[in-house]
Amino acid sequence: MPDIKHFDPDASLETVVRLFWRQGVASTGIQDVVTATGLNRSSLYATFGGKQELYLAALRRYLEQRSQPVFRRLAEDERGLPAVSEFFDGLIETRCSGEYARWGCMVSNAHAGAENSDPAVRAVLDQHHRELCEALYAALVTAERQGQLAPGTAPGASADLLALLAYGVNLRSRAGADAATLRNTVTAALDSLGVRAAP
Amino acid sequence: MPDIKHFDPDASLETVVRLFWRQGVASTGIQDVVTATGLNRSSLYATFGGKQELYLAALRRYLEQRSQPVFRRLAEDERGLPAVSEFFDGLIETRCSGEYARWGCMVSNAHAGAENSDPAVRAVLDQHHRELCEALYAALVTAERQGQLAPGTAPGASADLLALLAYGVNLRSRAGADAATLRNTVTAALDSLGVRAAP
DNA sequence: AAAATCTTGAAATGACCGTTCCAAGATAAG
DNA sequence: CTTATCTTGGAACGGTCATTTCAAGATTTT
Repeated sequence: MPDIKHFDPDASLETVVRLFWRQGVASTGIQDVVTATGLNRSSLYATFGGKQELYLAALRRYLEQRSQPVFRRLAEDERGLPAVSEFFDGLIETRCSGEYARWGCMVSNAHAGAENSDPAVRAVLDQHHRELCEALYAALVTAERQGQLAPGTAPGASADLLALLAYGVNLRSRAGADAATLRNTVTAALDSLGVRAAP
Repeated sequence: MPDIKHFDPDASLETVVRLFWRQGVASTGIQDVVTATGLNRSSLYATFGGKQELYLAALRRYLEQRSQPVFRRLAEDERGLPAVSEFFDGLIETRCSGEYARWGCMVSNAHAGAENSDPAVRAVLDQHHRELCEALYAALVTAERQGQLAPGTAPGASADLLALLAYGVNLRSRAGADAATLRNTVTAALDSLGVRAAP
């Protein structure tokens, strides 16, 4: 007998993701959300709860829709080092040009803000980090199996290293770092993992 | 003929640094500053100007008092790779234990927030990054001169890489990353730069 | 068509935001 | 000791914050 929603919660949440991603949660007011989504306050609160719950929903959506698909592609890629290289190319491309240029990574941004004192937020950050490391690890194990790694290179430690490097890329790109510079840096990192230059 | 200040502006600014460092500028109100410093609003505004100028002064103080001394020590260290290793050990120590544990780096944090849209803030971030890269570069050139680097390792690109790694350490430590894990990751990075393991 | 129930719009809530203002207090110079 | 000038305390400013409330509107079931 009830009325139905007159909007698409999923599309609204995607709008909210972009808002929080770009501006951060502390600098984004509910009024901003109301304006950007076109919803009004009642529908917003009835659908998502308060601001913190809304942010959490947006952060989880970011992880699921933006991060995990990329991680999955990396982990399942059978090429080894080229897959890792392509992962970073795509990362830098996304961070430095197009619609999301200079937005950084929503999860990386959350690391630096006051929002990470919420245990539920912290859990998303840890999950993101774990999954990133695991995907890199899978790709490096593949690379090792194909003899692409320099002797003495441990896939586990190298995966952690590349994960931290990705956070660095995310941070610096948000402050306007040059894409070419970032690419050079990443290339140097990958070269130091791989077997020494063939002619 | 005038009255003199009844407080030490430098000590007050140091208190403000810690406030903004820990909580971020967006989550810290002027009331928080008033409470923490013991100043009242009039003195605060007369001495430092508004909130944005206060934040900028605090950020610059952080760079000068916290970052640059460490950079200088690194750049002037004549040992090469051990100097770099010690730099990261100290970084992880500061980020994970003691008074500032889990605060991250104030400059790294500023990368991720909305405050970086201010050109003056952006300039501090760029200066920080440049000086960090230069210090690492100096240490790596020293290392190269002493034959500590693996053949084919370019000091410039490696310095950029280690700088991004430092940002990664800063971010993850703020979210509670384990010090031992961070140390392992950094060790792996440095090993990949150095000449292969001697017995 | 009527009843039931959810959604929606818009106003109102009290708390807090950054900032300003001004009278009262304190200090140094004449 | 008076005068000039800055500092200080504290109240007050308009605006915005997240959240709540409630009547009016819309939709499905009976």
